[in-house]
Amino acid sequence: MPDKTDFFKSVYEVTRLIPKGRVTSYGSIANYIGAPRSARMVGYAMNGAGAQMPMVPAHRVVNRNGLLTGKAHFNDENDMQKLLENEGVIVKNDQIVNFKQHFWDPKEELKL
DNA sequence: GCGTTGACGAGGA
DNA sequence: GTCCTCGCCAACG
Repeated sequence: MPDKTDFFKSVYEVTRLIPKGRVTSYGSIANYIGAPRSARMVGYAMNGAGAQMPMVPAHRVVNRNGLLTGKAHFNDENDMQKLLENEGVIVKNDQIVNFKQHFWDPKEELKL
C-alpha cells in the first residue's frame, strides 16, 4: 500500500525504465502509475529527477505534443536535445521528429 | 491558512 | 485542424 509520497518514486522508477532512443509523455507515466489526471504531478516530480540517484533520464520525457517542455529545467537547455539526439532521437525546433515512432508507452511496453 | 503557479492532458466549441 | 476551459494536486509566497 504505497504512500502518496511513492507517487514521485514511481515516476522516477518508470522513467528509468524508458529504453534508450525512446521517449514517453507525462500523461502516459501518470496513467501507468494510476493518476491519469495528474500528469502535472509527474512533471513536478521530475523537478527532483536530477537530484535522484541514479539520475532519472528526464530528457526522455516530453509532453503529449512531443515538445521538450522541460528543457528549461535542465542544467543547459541544449543538453536535453543533445542527449536525445545522442540516443538516436531527432529533435527539431525543440520538438521530437517522428514522435510517434519514438513514443514508448509503459502501458503497452511494460503491460501490467 | 489562502491564493497562485506549474516539466500536462482531455474534452468541448 | 485550432482555441478555450476545467481538473489534478504538491509546492511556494
